[in-house]
Amino acid sequence: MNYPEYKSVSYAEIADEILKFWQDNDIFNQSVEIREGKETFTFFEGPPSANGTPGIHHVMARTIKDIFCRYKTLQGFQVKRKGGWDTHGLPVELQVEKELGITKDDIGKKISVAEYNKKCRETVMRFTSQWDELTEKMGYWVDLENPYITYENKYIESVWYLLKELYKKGLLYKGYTIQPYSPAAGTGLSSHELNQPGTYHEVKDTSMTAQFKVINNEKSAFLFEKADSEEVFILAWTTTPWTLPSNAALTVGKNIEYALVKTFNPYTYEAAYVVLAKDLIGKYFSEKGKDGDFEGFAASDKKVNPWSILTTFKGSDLEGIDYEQLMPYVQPESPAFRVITGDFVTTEDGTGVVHTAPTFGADDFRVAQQNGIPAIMVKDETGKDVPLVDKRGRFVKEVTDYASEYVKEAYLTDEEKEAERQKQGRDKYLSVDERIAIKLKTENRAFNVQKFDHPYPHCWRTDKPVLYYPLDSWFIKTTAMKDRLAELNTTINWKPESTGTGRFGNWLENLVDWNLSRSRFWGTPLPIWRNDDGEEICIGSIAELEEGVRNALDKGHLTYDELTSNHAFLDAVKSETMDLHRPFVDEVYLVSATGKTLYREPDLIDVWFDSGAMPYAQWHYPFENQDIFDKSYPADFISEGVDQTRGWFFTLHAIAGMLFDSVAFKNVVSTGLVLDKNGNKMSKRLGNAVDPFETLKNYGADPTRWYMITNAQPWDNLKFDLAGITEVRNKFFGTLTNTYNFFALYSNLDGYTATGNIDFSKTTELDRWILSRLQTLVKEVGESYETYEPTKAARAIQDYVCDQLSNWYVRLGRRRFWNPSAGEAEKSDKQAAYETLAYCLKTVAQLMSPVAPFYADWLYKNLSEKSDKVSVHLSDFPVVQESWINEELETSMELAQRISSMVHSIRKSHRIKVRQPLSKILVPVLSEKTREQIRHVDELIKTEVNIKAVEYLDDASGVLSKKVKPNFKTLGPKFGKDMKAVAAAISELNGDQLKTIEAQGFIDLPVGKIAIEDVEILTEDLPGYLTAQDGGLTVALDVSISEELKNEGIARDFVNRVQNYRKDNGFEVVDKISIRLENNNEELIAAISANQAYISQEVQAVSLDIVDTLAEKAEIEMDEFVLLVEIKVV
RNA sequence: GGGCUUGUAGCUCAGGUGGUUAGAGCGUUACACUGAUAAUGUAAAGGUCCGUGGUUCGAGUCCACGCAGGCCCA
Repeated sequence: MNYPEYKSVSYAEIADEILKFWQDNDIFNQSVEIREGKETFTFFEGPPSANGTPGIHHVMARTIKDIFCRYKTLQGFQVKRKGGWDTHGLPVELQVEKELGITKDDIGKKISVAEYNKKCRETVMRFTSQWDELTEKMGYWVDLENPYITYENKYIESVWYLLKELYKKGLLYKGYTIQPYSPAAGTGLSSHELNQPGTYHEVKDTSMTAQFKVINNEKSAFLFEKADSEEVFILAWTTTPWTLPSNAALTVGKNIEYALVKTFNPYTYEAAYVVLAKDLIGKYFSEKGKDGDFEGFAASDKKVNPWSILTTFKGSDLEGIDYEQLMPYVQPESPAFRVITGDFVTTEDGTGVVHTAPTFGADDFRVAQQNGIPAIMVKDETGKDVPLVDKRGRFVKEVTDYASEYVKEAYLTDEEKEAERQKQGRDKYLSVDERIAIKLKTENRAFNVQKFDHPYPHCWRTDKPVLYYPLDSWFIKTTAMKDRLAELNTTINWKPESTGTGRFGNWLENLVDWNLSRSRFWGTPLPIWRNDDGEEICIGSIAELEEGVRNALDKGHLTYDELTSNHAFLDAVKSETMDLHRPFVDEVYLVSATGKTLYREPDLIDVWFDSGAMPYAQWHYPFENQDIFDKSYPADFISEGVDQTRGWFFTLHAIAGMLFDSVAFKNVVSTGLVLDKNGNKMSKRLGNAVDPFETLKNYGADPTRWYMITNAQPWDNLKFDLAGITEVRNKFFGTLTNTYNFFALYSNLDGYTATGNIDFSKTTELDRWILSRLQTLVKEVGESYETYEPTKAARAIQDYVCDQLSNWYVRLGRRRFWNPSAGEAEKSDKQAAYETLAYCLKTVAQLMSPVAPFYADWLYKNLSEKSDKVSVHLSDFPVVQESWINEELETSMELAQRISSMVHSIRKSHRIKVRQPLSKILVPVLSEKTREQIRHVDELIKTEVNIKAVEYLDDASGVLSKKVKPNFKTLGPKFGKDMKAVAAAISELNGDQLKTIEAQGFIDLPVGKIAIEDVEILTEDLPGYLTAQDGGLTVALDVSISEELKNEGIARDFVNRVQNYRKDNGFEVVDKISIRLENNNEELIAAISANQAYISQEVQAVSLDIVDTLAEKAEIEMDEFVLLVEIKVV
């Protein structure tokens, strides 16, 4: 026995077995090593955080990565894939805090920073063994032995190097961002701290809608024309009137519809022309006042404010309009007070116009920056720009009316409030907001003032309201390189394209500077040392730091503690126990050129910079491995979830573009989400998360991977349904395994071993066809992998295996395979069949191996001869044999398949079973070509549908009646509007006119000249026959059954019953039998006798005797009669 | 609210550049086949191609506006 046969297979067991084989033989490393010196194909692994356990979506993401790395390896590239771990960041800190039961406040008090970070370091790698297990079990090939780990000193050193390079280019700077800030606690708050339960309190604030006076110029002329007034106002709503002195712009929504409304100011009763979002008019005006009596209002009790819409327009029409500063305490340094557009504007509340104060709102800051609007700032004592509110929450002196007053009432103690009340000379203390409202009301600049209840965030330490406030931050000036980054992006091949041009492209266009600062503990420290005079040093390597320390020891004026701590650092470097994390780097003190002490800026950097730095840091570039780096940069291919667009994809791109003027990756596949079978997001909480380990164990890695790839395009969301894996397993893997088993069974019976060489002189049409189809498949699959379309590749393979190879080639060729009494001619035919099938199966194994690596290897190894590679993954991807492709033959076979299907269909509808032979089918052919194409395969058709002959009917036969249909595709351009008339004229053509077209290639009709290609000529039903039609092809079946045919049908029925009997009674395939038949039905016995030779051969009978009576008899049920037989093995 | 994306049979999905009769697999039902057999074949039922307008001789396909789901922002 040459080929292993399998009674039943478990795909999970196959995976285990092959995994062991890979491990024992080091196949992964071999697959890389045998390509040593070949062109490299570089893949970057996006590092997962080992902080959590892997989910089923990781199987999906990693399958995609694996497919292309394996494919490229087969193609001859050397594909190194270094694994990696993302280890820094907030989730790790939170995990640790949860486990220790502490809060951020406790760090440095209950627990030292050193201890805290030590705990983080331990926690983050906790689940690595689970990840490694998943990696192995799912068949993902990635180097787990030498992964990069972002917390290692070498990694951090590379990150520092990159930061220093940015610094040298002037792309790293200190600025500010608008962050939640607690004036009471004097500290910034992270968005995470703000999302703690209980931070949002319901508060009652003074909200007001202010009137911003439009300046009449070219841009705004359309408003003034409609208003026919000197004054037009834009209305903007705010719940923080104290930010109005800092207003610098008004933001509208580009696509929001606005209206110019004529009305009166409700406080001053002055006529007013105001602009606001059309949808929000109802919030400010009552339906009663619509198009009301303007004259009457001026004179009346002023109860119902009349209003009418003068005109409407889009927000984009307002863009660029200038307005007068509302509260001119402080003047900006460059032009401001302009209408701009922003995507955050809504018509939920307010007026659809956002009062924009760049110093006190994150959106405001961003949109102002994008539009070149300056922030309203003043200089402090040291000459530094500061906002109009100081760090304790009080107005600066330049805001004269409210100088030194707290902007929020909640910041005042009761005593302070009382003192203020007396100063104000009122019964009750009025907040800054309230007094601003009053002031603007009297100035005819307030359109609406009211108390407003809304949730507002509070500091969890002090329970006082937070402010959104400008805080120091370090930035990478990505905006300086925006155009170049966008340009480089156009050279990247994005799958799908829209993610690159749309989501990523738009993001680049609206880029703001990358805020690098994080006020945390566990992360890569910012390598900048600085003092209050603005002197600073950026460190780019450990050596530099060491040198800086020595320099500080020599020349600085350090305190005793500082000196001690610097010495400690040097000792740590020497003993290789140094750690570049906090608190150790914080305890390093440098000196400036002027001899002053420099302290490390306390910030950590955004963890995204860590992962974006992996192309360099994974190799400890530029300190080591320069040669490896050169060969493996940029990446040829990366893949992650589409949610990484603004994460990893961006950070990779930004660092590469800014420092290396290069892309970081040439091809990128962004994958969709894995949802549950109902399309809901998987979550552990809801209990609909699928366990990847269970799935792999129950279904096997290969069916799971195959299902994921064939079911949906990688970038579409996948509705993950276990039933789908079952389907794939039965349909595709089942069919393929069956086909292999069929091959193995008969080759073994025959003692046949495939040689791998196909002798084309011995092949049949069927062989050449399946080989041609195979080459077409190789071409298609290769092209699909090449263009990062794994779904197309896998679906094509599946179609080939199920429909072509199994259901057509094997089914039709079955009889060729095992024929124990074969003569010379049959033997060579048999050989051709074995070789062909083996070749197809082995090629399929290669084609599918990137997607189903275990099964493909199993199949390949089952079929392998000694000369083959030990693993499919060490083989070379098949090269298309163009000369084997025979399109004519493929077309012929398609006709055979269609004709067979049609005959089956006729038999079916007339209840004539396939075992009953029929005399002929008639196929009308209108061209010699079609006739030839069918003739090539008519033997196959005859066998497949059990008929004796295929006859062709052409014009000469005179029995064909033809039908004509218009060909709209060619007629369209010629006739256009007259199409209906032309179509009608064509369908009314008579037989003679058809002949004319066929003879001369065209015909002149009243509607115009119709060429032969403008019509489709079809044949109609043949009278007197049973016919079927399908897309222009007609088949007629002669259903008359002669005595001889009937007998043959009976004989075949009998064969069938005997075969069943053999099988039911457990006879071996090779057993010979003897048959004795009781002579009890004249008709049946006559039929059987007449086909005795045929029957004997089919059922392997050495004798078939008719006897009068049988002693031991078995019953064989024929259609309408029971035969009595005795069948014995001889 | 914005950007991107998806919407076709009960379910999962195909449907270059517009061409009149919209397909496949699974599922359902019926029948057949039976030395590949826990396989296979044939057929039937099953569609507002998300909706509304528009362009066109002709729209699942192009355009506009919506609706619903998803992702990322806000």
